[in-house]
Amino acid sequence: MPTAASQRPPLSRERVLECAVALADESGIDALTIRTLAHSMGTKPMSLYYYVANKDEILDGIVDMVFSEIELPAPEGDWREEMELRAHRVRSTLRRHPWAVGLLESRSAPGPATLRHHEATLATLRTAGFSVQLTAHAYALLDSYIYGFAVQEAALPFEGPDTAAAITSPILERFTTGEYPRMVEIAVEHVLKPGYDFGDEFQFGLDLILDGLSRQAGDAD
Amino acid sequence: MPTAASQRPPLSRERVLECAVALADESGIDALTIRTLAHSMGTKPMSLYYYVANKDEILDGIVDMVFSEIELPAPEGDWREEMELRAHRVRSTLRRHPWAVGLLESRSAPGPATLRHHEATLATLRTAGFSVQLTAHAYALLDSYIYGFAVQEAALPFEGPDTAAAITSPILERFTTGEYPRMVEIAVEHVLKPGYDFGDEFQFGLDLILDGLSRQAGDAD
DNA sequence: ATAATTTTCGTACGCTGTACCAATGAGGCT
DNA sequence: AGCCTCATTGGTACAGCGTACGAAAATTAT
Repeated sequence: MPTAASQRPPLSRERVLECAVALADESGIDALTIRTLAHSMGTKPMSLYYYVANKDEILDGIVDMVFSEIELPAPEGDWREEMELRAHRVRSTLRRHPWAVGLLESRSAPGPATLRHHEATLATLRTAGFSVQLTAHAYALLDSYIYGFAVQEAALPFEGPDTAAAITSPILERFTTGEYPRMVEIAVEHVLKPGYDFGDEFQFGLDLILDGLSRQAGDAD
Repeated sequence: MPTAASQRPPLSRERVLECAVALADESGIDALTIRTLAHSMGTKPMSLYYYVANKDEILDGIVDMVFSEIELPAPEGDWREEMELRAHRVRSTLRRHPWAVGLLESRSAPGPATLRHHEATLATLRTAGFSVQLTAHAYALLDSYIYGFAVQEAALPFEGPDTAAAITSPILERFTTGEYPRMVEIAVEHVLKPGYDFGDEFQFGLDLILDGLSRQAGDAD
């Protein structure tokens, strides 16, 4: 008689984390409980604890898993190109895993993939001639922007081009009586325009930041 | 015989939210449970439900409470000065309530204080002559930077000037064998320098962003 | 075949949010 | 005075959470 255990791919720390990511993607981070995770893997709750010490380790693990999806920048490449590419890669990855943004704040034990990612990014800036100071400034600035944008994107009730209109306009009607005229203005004249996609705002800020860093890097030479 | 209820300030939605903020500040957002909150107010769990529908409403409420602490920008003031002031106010408020950063991502129902804050900020930019488009760009950029910086600050295991050194150096020693040379370099030559405070990085990025926006606003004239 | 070891999981405990309903207390009415 | 009404308070209970503990089962080594 085949048992449940013999009918499925063998458990492992890797598989636990992979399934945890998949479950969080599908059903949200709140649905990621030990019980549902075990169930989705065809096993029982306590079996997972052979591979991870506790749930926190799972959360740390899936954050690192997300970082491991992001292609590393090339230190010998053109810094601006590499940083722009990296920014877009990080953003799109965080959009695929919106729950990761919320975890960033609470996890202070970076995993190996996270460290490798940081290292490669720093190396790209330093190799391009950025001073240690400017590298630190640039990195804090770029990551703040990317993370913050991801936070805002995750909080939006809509996603992708034009979907804003359908969601926003009924809400908006309550506001037209005048308490928030500037918000209404932005909504009507910008957000509700056909083809609007909040994601497009990302490029504007990114260009502005990279331009500024270019200038700083030039001054320092 | 005085009952528990007659011995304390009367309950109210306001007081529930105030105490929830205080409790989250003192003991972290995880310690904010209905039971601990009720206990801290000298009442019993179910009594709170007369004033709030459920815990989510409390979380929405305390996020709005945090926004209500932030002084509004003045639409008739110099935009750059106002935006710089606002940025610092938001950051310092989020530093006082680090748990709020994590909630921003999951709450998509902004309260009245939040809306007022957004409205005043948008008004300041529009009054200064920013186009609707540029206002939207600028706002997304500024808030992304501020929120993202707050996320990073909340994730740091240290806080304030010089405290980084004490925490970081023992960790660092494990790294000196060479897998992460650039990170070590940044740490040794920047973070571990006396007087270092991650918070100071904020001004660098803020200046860079405001400079960039200045240029954009100028071009548009 | 037996022993040793790795892997799986059943049970139970103290926590959580909150549904449901009973007790309490204050104010207005006759 | 007595009574009624309704806002307020909280007791009890339930399902679901993370996980400690230890037993069962499966696998590997001898």
